[in-house]
Amino acid sequence: MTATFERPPTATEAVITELRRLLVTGDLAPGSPVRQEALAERLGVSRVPLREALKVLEGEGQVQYHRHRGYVVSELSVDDLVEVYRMRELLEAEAIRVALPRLTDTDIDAIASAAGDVEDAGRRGDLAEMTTANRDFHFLLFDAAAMPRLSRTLRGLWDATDVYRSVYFAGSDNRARVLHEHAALLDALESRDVPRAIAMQAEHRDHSVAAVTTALTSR
Amino acid sequence: MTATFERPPTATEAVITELRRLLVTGDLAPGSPVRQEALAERLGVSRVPLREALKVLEGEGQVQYHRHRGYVVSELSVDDLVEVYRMRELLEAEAIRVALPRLTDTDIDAIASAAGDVEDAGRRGDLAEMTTANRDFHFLLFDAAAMPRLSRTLRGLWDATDVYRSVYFAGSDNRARVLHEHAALLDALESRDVPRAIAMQAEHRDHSVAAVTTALTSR
DNA sequence: CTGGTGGATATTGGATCCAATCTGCTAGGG
DNA sequence: CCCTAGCAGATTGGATCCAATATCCACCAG
Repeated sequence: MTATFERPPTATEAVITELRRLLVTGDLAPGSPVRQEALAERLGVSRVPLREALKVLEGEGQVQYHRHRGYVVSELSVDDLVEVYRMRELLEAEAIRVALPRLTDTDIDAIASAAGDVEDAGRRGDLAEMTTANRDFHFLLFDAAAMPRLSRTLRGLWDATDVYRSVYFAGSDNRARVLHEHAALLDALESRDVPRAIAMQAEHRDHSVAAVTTALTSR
Repeated sequence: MTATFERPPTATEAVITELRRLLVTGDLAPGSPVRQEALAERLGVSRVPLREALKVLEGEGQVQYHRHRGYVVSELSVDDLVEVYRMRELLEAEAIRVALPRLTDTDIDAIASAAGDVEDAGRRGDLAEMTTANRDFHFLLFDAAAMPRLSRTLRGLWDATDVYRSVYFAGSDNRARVLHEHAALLDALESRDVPRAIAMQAEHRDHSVAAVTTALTSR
């Protein structure tokens, strides 16, 4: 029997995954309170695993907690956004500095393949898939630094703006630019050019922060 | 009635606080499994708030979780330590860059007062109090950057090495140096000298990383 | 009209109980 | 002697139930 079973994760883990999805789709909208009873029933679990999941998301800053008042989906202020991107700037540069010299050709192939996935998803107009493929593309690079804490922190920072980032891929001009920038970054990786790779990543990031800012201010 | 009531926190919050204490005192030793039933009873609560608290600590990397096998107190490898301090280097520099120009005289007074607390605790030989006062001293500065995510991330990084840092204050030569370095940092703050403040903080940090490394390798 | 008081209701916090899973031991076969 | 199967105990995962707290609104006094 070689079939690889999808092990049934614990309810808590399943809930965490599902809550993340509800957050990025906006099904749990920023600012809205989390009614545990209703949400637990909707997910088909009791409140216990839901509360554990919420504690995890609280740690990531995705929801905020007030004693005896429960959880509220975090809203991102412009200040928050600036802070998130500034931290990304510092930490992504470090990740690239460490990762690039360690990248094997196999790694680069995998990253190139992820770039292809982004392109395919874009062609199909599948925004959700494009978002996750885009994330895979970047984190294949970051993770190559073999700095787990750094990766985890970066994931948290990306998560914080995921809700708003989807609007970025909605614009077809943005989609085209993303593909172009991915190609440029890949090129810098292949030539093992650290400063250029950092610059490319920075440019890429700056474009998205601009889009997210407008999405945030015009509501 | 001007007395400020100590509001009874929720059991979960109380447990989080207590677990942190158990972690820094080494009462929960790195590598040891967390037996929920016994620990809950010891803390006088049921397993529910304990599990929520553990999820929080898991998010901070203080404990590790494996499905159906429970939680284990994290052990810090030398690689982890290097990573933690590299991230601190990047993020603390940023915090100081942002905070220093915003520091009011009142802020500086508060920081100076915290430095005095460290000194007092050191004179009394109260290592636990010295650790917390030292932390207050540094985070009064970091928090002045008004970047809550950055502060939170930094706290997590400090927490990760707290267990091992206590050995640092155990050496009387180290204690003397800490006081000296705090004074130098304060001086840089008063003259609003950003590069010097960053350099002082770096030097200060490097001394502690050296101590923690030896504490870690010689076990 | 304003401000405060009391109580009804909704919601969260926590304890207990049972189910699911893992671990370690024992026994049997090769 | 070693390896595997399977059972028993220990431990975690989750559901349900009750207690504690907050919120909201009606009501009353000033």
